[in-house]
Formats: sequence, structure tokens, C-alpha cells
Amino acid sequence: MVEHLKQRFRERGYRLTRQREAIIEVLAGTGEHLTAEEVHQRVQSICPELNLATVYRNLNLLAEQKIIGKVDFGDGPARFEARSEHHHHLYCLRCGRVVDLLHCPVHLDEKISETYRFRVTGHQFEAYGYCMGCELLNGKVGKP
Amino acid sequence: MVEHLKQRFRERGYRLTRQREAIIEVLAGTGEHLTAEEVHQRVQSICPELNLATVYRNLNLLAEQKIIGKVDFGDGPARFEARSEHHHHLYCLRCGRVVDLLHCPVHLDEKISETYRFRVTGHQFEAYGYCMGCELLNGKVGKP
DNA sequence: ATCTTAGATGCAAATAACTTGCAACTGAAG
DNA sequence: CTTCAGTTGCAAGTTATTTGCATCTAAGAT
Repeated sequence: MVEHLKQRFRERGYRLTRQREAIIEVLAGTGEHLTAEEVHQRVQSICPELNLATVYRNLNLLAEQKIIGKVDFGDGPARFEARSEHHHHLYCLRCGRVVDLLHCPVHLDEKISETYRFRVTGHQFEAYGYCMGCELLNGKVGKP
Repeated sequence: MVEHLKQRFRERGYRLTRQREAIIEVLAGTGEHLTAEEVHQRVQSICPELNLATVYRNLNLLAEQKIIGKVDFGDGPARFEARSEHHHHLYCLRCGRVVDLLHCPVHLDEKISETYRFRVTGHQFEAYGYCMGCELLNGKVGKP
């Protein structure tokens, strides 16, 4: 997995630096959806002195190359994940947990192009609500 | 329309100030999806000296009260619109034009809650691509 | 193994888009 | 026309991210 990602990166003519390896390893080693800040923290152990600006530069580069995925839930910072194929998420409004959806629930019928005179090339969809743990807490502690 | 929005605002116990009237008038008077900055500019004519911070405060307040709508396409600033019911958009990647969708193309089946152990309370969906004008320009001028 | 250099990094400063603290102001209930 | 909680203007602060630039380094050429 890690080697595969590094490979795809090199194929595109980019240098495989210590910093880049570290970032790829951190992301590929978790199923979580991490912010740039979180990636920066976790990377410290294998590559201290890796600058936050470099983390941003590389996460964005990897996302542009579609080697990793990037999601933005509108509130806080953007999040990055190793999975790069088209997919969507459930986002817990209480704890921030992110769950990957297995199937895309969006069905744009083919008439949309003529109805709206618009060619759709992509879409984003994110659902929000409460994961079970938080659902139970709701109504018990604060935040109604 | 304008009066209706003002009414809904007053009903909730908020004061109807000159600034708020101006903001509501600008938004209700257009079908466009405006940024706070744009609202601020257009409001100058009917209410100069209206501060940008006040525009932000009121647009957010109106959106929280679901009197207006707020969309965020992830790139630039958030946009506000007079329509407040649940709906979605097509967003042109070239010119930034926003088209309202008449129907919601998302179908979350009822099993989702048990499948993912998650209670969905809402969702956002935005599709992007190119409006006809820009589609024709693509390939002729810059940006392939 | 060493040279070369375009590409990458670190650091500090800059930016974009808001948000907040606070003193002064003002709708609207009485 | 008084009262005062709700609003506003202004300046400063915050958050998330980007950029300029001098220095450094991966990796192909020698």
C-alpha cells in the first residue's frame, strides 16, 4: 500500500523525499481522515523538523494527483485520507468522526445536462448527523 | 418577498435595523448567490457605512434562522441566497455561476442508519462542471 | 563517486475569510 | 420620552492555508 503510493508518486516525475515518504506513511497507515495539522504532528516521530508548510504543499500535491483524497466539511480544516477513489462520508456533528460510505447515493439523471444546460463533471456529497455513541450522549449531556 | 422575510425576522424577536433591511433587500432582490463581500458592496448604495463585520453577523444570523440559505463550494468564500428551502446546486468551475437544482438527486435508503450505526440529520450536495457558455469556451481559450 | 541542477524544503511573512471585544448607539416596549 | 437589551462600527484577533526566497537535496548525467 505504502510502496504503491510512493510508486505512483514517482511515476509522475516527482522526487521522493524523506518528508514525502513520511507523509505518505502516516496517511497510508491509518483509515482516519486527518487534518494537515494532525499529519504534521504524527509525522514528527519519523521525520522531525518537517515543516507544516511542507505538509500542506505535499498533501495538496498528492490530492491533486489523486493519490490521496481530500474532504472539506465546511466547518474546521480540510481532511486528507489514503483512499482516493470517488466516495462520500457521514460526518458526526458532535465528535467529528468520519465514516466512509460504501455506495454513492447520488443519482443524477442523464437529462440534467439539457435541463440545466450544464455539463456535470463531478460532485461532492457529505451527510451529517450523529454516530451511535454521540446519539446516546445527546440529551444527556449539554448540546441538545 | 422582502416584507415576508423582514416579517419572519421580526417574529423571532430580532430588531429590524436599517442595516438588516438593506441586507435583506439586496438578497431578496436577486436570484444570485452572493458572497458577504458582494452583499457589502451592493448594500453601500442604500446604506453606506454598513460595516462588513455587520454584514457577516447578519448573514450568518439569517442563515441560522433559516430565513436565507448559505452554501460553501470549498474554494472561495461562502455564498448566501434568498432561497432557504433544502436544495442543491450546479457550480461552474470556470465562471463561478451557480444554478439551483429543482430536485434533490440524493437517495439515502433507510437501512443506512443500521448499516453505518449513524443517524443522518442532513446532507449537502453540490455538483460541478461547466455551464454551456463556458463549455464552448473550453478548449478555445486557456484552461483545457 | 562526484557533479549538476531543477525541484523541494524551512522559515517567516502574507493572505483570505471570517470572528470577536468593546464602547457607543438605537429600535421598540413601556 | 425614557430605558436598556440588542446592534453596530471599528480595530484587533483568529484560523487555515499560501507564498517568497535563500538554502538544500534527490537523482540523472558524467
